[in-house]
Amino acid sequence: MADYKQTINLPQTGFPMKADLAQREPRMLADWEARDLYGRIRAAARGRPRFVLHDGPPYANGTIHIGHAVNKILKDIIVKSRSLDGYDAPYIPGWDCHGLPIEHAIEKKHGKPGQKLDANAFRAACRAFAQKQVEQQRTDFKRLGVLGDWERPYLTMNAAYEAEQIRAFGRIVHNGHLYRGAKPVHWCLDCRSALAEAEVEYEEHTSPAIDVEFRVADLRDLERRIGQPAGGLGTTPVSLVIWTTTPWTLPANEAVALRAGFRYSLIEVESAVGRERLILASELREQCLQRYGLAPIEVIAEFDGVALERLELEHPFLQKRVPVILGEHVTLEAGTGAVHTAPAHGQEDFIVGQQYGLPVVNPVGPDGRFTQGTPFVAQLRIDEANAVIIDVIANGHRLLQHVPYRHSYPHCWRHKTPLIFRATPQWFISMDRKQLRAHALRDIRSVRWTPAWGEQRITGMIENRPDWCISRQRTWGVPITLFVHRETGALHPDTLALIDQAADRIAQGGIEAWFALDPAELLGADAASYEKVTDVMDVWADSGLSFECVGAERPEIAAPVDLYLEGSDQHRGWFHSSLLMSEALHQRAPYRGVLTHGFTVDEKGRKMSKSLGNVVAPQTVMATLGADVLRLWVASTDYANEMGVSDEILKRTADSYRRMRNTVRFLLGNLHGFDPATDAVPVAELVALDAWAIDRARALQAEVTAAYRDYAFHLIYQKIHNFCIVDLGGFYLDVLKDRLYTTPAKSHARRSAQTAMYHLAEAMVRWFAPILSFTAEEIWQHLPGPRGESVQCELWHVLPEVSGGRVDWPALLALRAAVTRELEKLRDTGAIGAPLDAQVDVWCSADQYPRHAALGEELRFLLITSAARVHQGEAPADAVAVGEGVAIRAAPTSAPKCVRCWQRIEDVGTHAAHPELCGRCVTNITTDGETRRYA
RNA sequence: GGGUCUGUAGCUCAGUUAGUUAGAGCGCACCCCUGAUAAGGGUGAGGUCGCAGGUGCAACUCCUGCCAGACCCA
Repeated sequence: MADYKQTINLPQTGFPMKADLAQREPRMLADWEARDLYGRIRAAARGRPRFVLHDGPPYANGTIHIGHAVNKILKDIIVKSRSLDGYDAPYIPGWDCHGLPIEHAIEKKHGKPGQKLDANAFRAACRAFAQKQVEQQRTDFKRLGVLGDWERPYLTMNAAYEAEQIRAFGRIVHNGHLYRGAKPVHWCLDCRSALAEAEVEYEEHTSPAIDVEFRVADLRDLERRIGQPAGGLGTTPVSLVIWTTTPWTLPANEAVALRAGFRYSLIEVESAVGRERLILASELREQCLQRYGLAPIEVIAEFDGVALERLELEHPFLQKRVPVILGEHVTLEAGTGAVHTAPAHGQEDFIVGQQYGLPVVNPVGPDGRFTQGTPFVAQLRIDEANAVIIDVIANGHRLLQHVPYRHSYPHCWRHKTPLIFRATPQWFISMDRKQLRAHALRDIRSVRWTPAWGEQRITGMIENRPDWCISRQRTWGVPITLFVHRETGALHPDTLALIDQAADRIAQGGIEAWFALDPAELLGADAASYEKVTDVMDVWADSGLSFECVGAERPEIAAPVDLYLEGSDQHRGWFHSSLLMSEALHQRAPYRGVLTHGFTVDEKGRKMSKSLGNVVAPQTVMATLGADVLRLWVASTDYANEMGVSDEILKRTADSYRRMRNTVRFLLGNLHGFDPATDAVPVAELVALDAWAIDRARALQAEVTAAYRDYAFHLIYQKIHNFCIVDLGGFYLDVLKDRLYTTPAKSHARRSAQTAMYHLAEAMVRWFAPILSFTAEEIWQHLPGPRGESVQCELWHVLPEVSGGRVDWPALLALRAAVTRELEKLRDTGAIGAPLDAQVDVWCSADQYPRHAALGEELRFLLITSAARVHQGEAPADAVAVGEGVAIRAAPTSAPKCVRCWQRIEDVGTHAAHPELCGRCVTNITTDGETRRYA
């Protein structure tokens, strides 16, 4: 009996069942690096059409989190799948290296520039810090299995990049997009400097809250607007009332904002100075009058805020008139429904002011004192000015109320003192002077957005955004290399040439070269009358110009590129800044396609946060389940929405990973001893079932490759997983076992099966490769036959075209499913255990008979029963109908069991030399093997 | 508060232009096998399609509102 076991061909492979990814992956990575796998892929792909995914640079700060992993893995899947699809798909990773977070990291250690370190030493520290962050992140990115030009990434702090950025900036200036304006920023009086949003803390603060009257300048105009008869309002003064907690900003008032759609009332009251009329939001009218201690005598009129647009008002204490404007920021939550607007002292005021072309006049100096010549409050500090201004307003009888008011107010994170908004000179890229907005909107339409709603999203943002303020009063950034006339504020007439000269110096010495530059070196005698700008650029300008800066150095990935791929927040960020920069330079989009993915959330759909304790660290996943499981999770999740991760989700992912791995392992184990060059069976001679398997794989491959082209990775995962379980494990491979194990190793029957399995494996390893990159490489090493050194250098496997064949597989699969159900019933009663304990009879109508009888004797192999007989004619009463004209009966068989193939066949024992074997096995151990045509 | 989205079994996903009883795989339960064996095969139970209205002969699908969640803005 043991002798016969040795005549069985069992699977043999060195491909282990246990993946041990956490240990195996790092070794494989070291091997890839040693062999310069990325370089070899490039060499293999040379000359193919190019597919360029341009990497969005992550910020060089901190260890990578799961969101980084998602992003890089998606990019890697795309790059690798395009390579298999016949493209040359280079991937050059980048990092965003300038900016505030890095400055802050250095400040924490060394203090602000000028304290312990001078600005140059500070920048050097920033550079060193960023470099270290890049290296740390690079290690983790590589560990994910992401292939790319990791030795030559682009860093926005490379001197060549910085210089190219300056040159691009010069072209933007040349194209007329740049202008100098003013903009309110958070300003700390103690720092005497602007603060970034990240440096602002909100704390409780008590301010003087006042209600102030702005007199309507022309009552006749008001009458016309609100439908009153001419002269009907007489001469009684009418005031629009505003409420503010920053009286010191009133000298900079340029308008009063109402909201279109809100109702306003004109109310007559009797105040300390006599009869007057007030305009208040209708909804707030009662509560306001109560606050002022005034009783309404009469509501004269009610009207929409829109009626007063551009009505002129008298400033409450300055000799000037200001307009009524309309703004969406006006609310009914507090105040009067009319908002004092000082563009120099408020963000919203500034934005709405831009729309109305209001002047931005800032009378407050860097020390918080009013400038010389400001009426009433010259030289006073703003806190002192508050009291003076309130007095002036009260004396002019424009003050309705004055109370202390406690509210949340921005404070400096260092000094813990209240901040102010203060307009400062800044550099802007205009959205409209040179049609930047219009051009961007035009070109958004021809970009392929994935998912499609990305188009609406970025369109809305471009439509509504204000001009881009690109200047920052910071140390660690690419300088705005301009010279401005000290008196006129005009740019130097040779500005474009000067920018190029600055770029040349920066190409040599990095941005430090600009800060170290003595203007006389470039300007000569003009140096005395021109000021060197030391502002740096917004970091969004750095990364927004990456297509230009990287493309200049690496023409193989020059814009416009095929794809940008980032998280959905980048509609506001990199997609946005890149689009504007590209339009400003070339009047076209930098990308042909944009793909966005959602953010990672926990299994309940909530964002990841330390406080919720639901953070999944990629490093932990890689160290336990392995990078391939993490990659499989990324592929299996629909990235269009939020991407859920949790222990359970990853566990499920690891389960399906194992299943797919074992399916391939079975293929490899049964390919033992198979040399495709000499052992493959010609397509025309394949056993019908094997041809079916190849055909099924062909159909699936068409779907898989199409899904890769559509970036629909979660469908690929579903399809491949289902294929492994349903088609292979649940059917084909299960049926195949008998043939593989019991027919002679070199027989046609077994070689046919191996030929099909070989093609399945060759196809599947490539389907896996973009996603399960480590596992695919491991499979690659265990596949038979000569092969290239990495699956990543390959193209999709060409599956042979098999002739349609005469077998009606859907009908037989349905029959098989019905038989399986019947067998289960027998198993439940204890009548059988294994399916081979059973025999099956099938009765068919005349038209059903041919397709069910097509396999003849071999039907039992398909059903994995010891016998299967197909009859034409009426079914007996105890047969179970399983469809139109088909009925079956399954029953235990009492035939003796062959010790070799385990089938129960009557002829066991009839062969004198092999009394324990069936006739089929005797044939298989004494001849070239039995003949199989169908299964 | 505004913009762009999302919500189908415990989990991951399908579900055509509205048209039979809403599907798959995993997981789970139970059974079998012991020649893929820390594997493999089978059967089964799981769903008020977020909730509430509305328009249709007919709604997971279209409309409105609400709830929950994500990103971006304020």
